Amino acid sequence: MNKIIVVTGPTASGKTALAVELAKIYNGEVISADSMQIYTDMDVASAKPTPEEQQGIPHHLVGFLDPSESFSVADYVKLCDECVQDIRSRGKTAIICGGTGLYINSFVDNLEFDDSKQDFAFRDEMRKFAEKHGNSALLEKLREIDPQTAETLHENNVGRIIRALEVYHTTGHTISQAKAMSRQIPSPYEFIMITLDFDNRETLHNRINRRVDEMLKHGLLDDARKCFEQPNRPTAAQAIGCKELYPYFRGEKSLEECVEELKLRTRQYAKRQLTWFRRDKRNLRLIIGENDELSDIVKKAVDLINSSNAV
RNA sequence: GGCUAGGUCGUCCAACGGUAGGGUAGGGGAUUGAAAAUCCCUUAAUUGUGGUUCAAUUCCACACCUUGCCA
Repeated sequence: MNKIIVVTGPTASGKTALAVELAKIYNGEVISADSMQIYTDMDVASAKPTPEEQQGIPHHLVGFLDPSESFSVADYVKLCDECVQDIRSRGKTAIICGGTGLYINSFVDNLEFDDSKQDFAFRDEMRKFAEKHGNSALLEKLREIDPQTAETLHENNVGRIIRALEVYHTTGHTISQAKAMSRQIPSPYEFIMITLDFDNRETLHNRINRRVDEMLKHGLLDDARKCFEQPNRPTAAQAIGCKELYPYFRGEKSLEECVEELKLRTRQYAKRQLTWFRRDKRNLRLIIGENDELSDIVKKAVDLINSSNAV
């Protein structure tokens, strides 16, 4: 397969199983596109593919980074490209599989991130400014230098506003300019992008609820407790499946309450993922029916790939 | 059965007798260096039947349902 196959979908939609089947069919290897599976811990919480699930198919960008490290899209795009080149140099098909839309789109669109550094002191300064003068004053600050971006941001979205100001502060050009510059060279690769979705939302919700229960049986609490006891995790602290259980460890809430919260947060995350994937019209939707087996889904995926290649 | 306090969006809680409002869930959207994060928008309700009144979620009566206490 000359093209790169991309498998996306909301959490618990069965991406991993599909990617492995496609790897068998197309002589492929899997590259994970997941902001949490990159870390060396949280095996259960991040639903890392187990050796049994991997079925001998090589998986890349899984479990290679210490949770005390921070990570960014720019890092991902770079590492993913290295993996793709490696896989293709060996004559195999690259299959990107994951639910982190930002990572996937940044790679597919070949976004170029220059080496503008982060300035944490500046961020603090801006945050204090916003606390003192209000969010709208902060947004006005941005409007003066980059009205285009200011127009797209709500004043409560302080994090984004500060980032936009930070880019200007550290590089001298606005984030609008940076965005335009980042898109100058299209990707050298061709992609077939498949997005998993369900015929109705309830099917997905049921799968999520069931999967959380499964995770609990497979040691989710141990994962979460390790996170709880190791507070220094810049990116990894956000993982769903860990932070929701902290109130239980602190004795503030019952386990049942925390598990319900965890399921809720997972459902909401899945909804956000669907919104992200819907936006990109290149995504070919693969609708999973309530009674579809893995073999049915694989067949639908192969059909999508064939019809896409025929065009 | 008696007493008691209630019945308002799916759920939790508001509304001097005068436009039924908010939290949360659900739905939709945004997304360029922390993205499993962050932010925005939004659907949706007065238990029923009478009565008082220009006007009833609000006052009165009855019915039904629920809390708690007593039997």
